[in-house]
Parts: sequence; structure tokens; C-alpha cells
Amino acid sequence: MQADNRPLRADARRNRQRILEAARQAFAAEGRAVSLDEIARRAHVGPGTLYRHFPTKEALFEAIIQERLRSLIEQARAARTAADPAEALFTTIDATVADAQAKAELIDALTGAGIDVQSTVAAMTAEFRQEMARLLTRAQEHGTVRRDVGIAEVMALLGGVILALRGRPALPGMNPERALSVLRDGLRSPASAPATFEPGVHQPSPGQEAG
Amino acid sequence: MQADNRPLRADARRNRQRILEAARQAFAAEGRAVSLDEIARRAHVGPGTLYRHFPTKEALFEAIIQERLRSLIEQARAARTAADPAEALFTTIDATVADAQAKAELIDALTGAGIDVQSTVAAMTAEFRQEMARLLTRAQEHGTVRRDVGIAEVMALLGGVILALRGRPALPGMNPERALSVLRDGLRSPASAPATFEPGVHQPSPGQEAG
DNA sequence: CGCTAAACGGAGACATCGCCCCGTATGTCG
DNA sequence: CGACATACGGGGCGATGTCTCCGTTTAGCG
Repeated sequence: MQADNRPLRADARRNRQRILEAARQAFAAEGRAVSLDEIARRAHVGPGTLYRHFPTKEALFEAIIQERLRSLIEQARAARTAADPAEALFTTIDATVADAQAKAELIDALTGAGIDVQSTVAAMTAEFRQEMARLLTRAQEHGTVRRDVGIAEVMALLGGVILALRGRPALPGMNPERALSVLRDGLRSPASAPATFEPGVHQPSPGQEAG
Repeated sequence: MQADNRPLRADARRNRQRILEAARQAFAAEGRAVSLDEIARRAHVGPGTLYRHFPTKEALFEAIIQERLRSLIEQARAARTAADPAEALFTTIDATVADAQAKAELIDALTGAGIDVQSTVAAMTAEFRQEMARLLTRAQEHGTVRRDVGIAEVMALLGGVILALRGRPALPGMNPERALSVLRDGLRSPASAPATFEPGVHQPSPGQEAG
């Protein structure tokens, strides 16, 4: 473990990138459950090399998860200044779900499935949570979101939808948008609710694009 | 493996009950993740004894989960004839959440976390799902629940709430009832919604609604 | 081109878990 | 009370997964 500022050797840096890329794919597909050997194999490096770069599995996981979380936090932060506070909250929720749907490791991170993350990940999830709380409060002050729910309930429901979308073997005919629309309408303040509900056809909401 | 109808020996039956009781507690506390040795230890029997009674982990898990699922299915079936279809659905959802909150193994069963349950459990969860679908359809025909959601979405959200309630390290200040009330209001048909939302705490601010 | 140190990578130590075997203890019945 | 079958239980096997050691390769540089 060298602490000096000497740059990594060319092959070392190349292998490190390979490992990260393989880990990205592996974690996205399987979540935290993939074995390090599997990642090493996909990266065409030996397990020893993997260990050299990331002393523990946590370290590798953190490296991957941090970029995802940072992206989400930034999205949430950007939404803070949006014109419509409720839409800002809902859009961020949508984005989170959409992201996590393709990135299983996010699920593990957000739900703490890896058990004891005593690490940076915990801090970043806390930060994300705080950012979401800000969006929620703003929407509540605006009167478009019911005031009797806290960030804990919102995060629980959000995490729930995410978890439900994944991992399940079956759930045939499951439509993420519809599930989210239920969450949306449930969160809306009764007075101010035109609701996303459409009697005839369900109108798909725009995917993930931040403001 | 004796197929004859000879009754089990006294100590055998006693140990079987001990194992079941220990497994109940262990699965309820930790879900499917607990090791057989741990269960055997808690039951004050050897691993060999455990294996004698339940040849695989699945077998033991099934034995425990079946009683839980049967109870839930019966509740759902009983609710089928209730006067208010929407309340019948919501009450059953509440009951399921309440049950699962204290029984982690139910979560694993309902969400299929144990991966491949090629077994009775799968059949029973399917049955439960079907029963829920019946409640949902009835509530929709009654006009009190929005028609653009299917059983898949409801089960996903339900499972999500359950999962969110558990497993998380923190989630401070989380209130299951409030989370469920969001789900409830989200499921309600817009026209027929007095909602569980209580205007007492809510101070309607003259906000501009979303476009 | 040749030397040095950094990096590689495979074999394996170590732990865990599900599952199994067999010597021993004990309940059951004549 | 004695004999036999039944059940106990601990040690152990094989598989899997994380992490480590060390002989070999290769990049970097004069």
C-alpha cells in the first residue's frame, strides 16, 4: 500500500479500469452477491490483482456505488430549484427508481442490504436522504404534498418500489410507472390533486431527465 | 425415511417441536438467512437431528412458512365477503404488513428472496396472490379503487412496504401506518376518495397545482 | 539492452454453510 | 428387566467465497 504520489504503472491503471468496469456490470446485474473471483474472471485479471487494488469487497463496492450515489444526489440537488416542488420530488423519485432498476447495486446500497456499511456509502445515502427530505419539505410547504408523511415514509415507499421491481422471479405484467403513479397520488395533498390517474388510458410519464 | 404410520418416538416428537419452535423464532428474527446449525443450537439438538426431521433447509422453511401463509390466505378469503370491497382490500394489506413486520420469513416467502422455491410455498404464495387479486377486482368493480393498476403493482407495492419496514438499519421515525395510508390513498379511485388523510393537522396553503 | 521494482495471477489458506455418517444413548415392548 | 430398534449428536465432507502468499512477468528508465 503505497501512499506516495507516484502514478500507477500503465498496466496497473489499465487493470484497475478493467476491474472497475467489470465490477460495474457485475454489480449492476447481480447486486452485491457476485463473488470477487467472478469479477476478476470477467475483468481478465487474477484474484490477487483484484485484491491489490481493492483490499476488501467493501472497498470495491464503495468505489462503484459512489459514482451512482453522487449522480443521484446531484439530480436531487438540481431539482431543488425547480419551479414545481411536487414535480421536483416526483421526478427525482422516478429517476431514482429508473436508475436502480438497471443497477442492482444501488438497491443494496439504498436498502443497506450489504448489512454493515460503516463507510462512505452510509454517509452518501444519508446525504441523498437529506436532499430528498429537502424536496419533500418544499413540496409540503407548497401545499401539493400531504404534510402527515415524513422523509422516512417516503424513502421506505421508494425503496419498496425499487425492491419490488427487482429480485422477484415472477411479477408478470408489472408496470413500474403504474406503481409509481400510485405512490405519487398517495403522496399528493387531497385538495390539490388532479392526480396522474387517467380513467381511460394510462399516460406514460417522462423518464429520467433532470431539470 | 419411514412411510409407515408408526407414531414417532416420544423424544423424537419433542425434539421435532423444539426444532420447529426454534426455527419459527430464528426465521422470524433473521429470515431465511439463519444457518441450520444456528437453529439446531437454539433448539438444543444436534445438526444431525435437525436433518433427520427436515432433509433440506427448504423443507424446514416450508414447514414454518406454510402456517403463516395459510393464515394470510384465510384472512384474505374471509375478507372476500366483506361489505366494503375497498376496505376489505386495504385491511388485508394492513394485516399482511403487520404480520410480516414481525415475521421476517414471510418477507422472504412473499418476495421470493430464497430464490428457487420450487415447492409448496410457491403454490401458496400464488394462491395468496390470487386471493388478493380477487379483492382488488371486486374493489375496482365497486369503483373505489382505480382501475389502471393490476395485482402485480399492488403486490409489488405491498411487498415493497414490507421490505422497507424491515432490513433497514435506520429509518428513524418511520411510521408504517402513514406509509400504508399513502398506498391506500394512491390506490383509491379519485372520484370516491375522502382518503385516510386527516385535514386536522393539514393547513391548506393556497398553492398552485402542477401542470 | 539490461536492471530493478512494480505488478501480475494462480494456488491455496481459512472460514462458513448445507448436508451426511456412524458410534452411542435411550425409549419401547415382550 | 433385557433386547432391539429408533433417535441422538458431534465430527466431517464438499462446495463456495474472501482474502493471501509468492514465483513469474513486464513496464520503466538509464
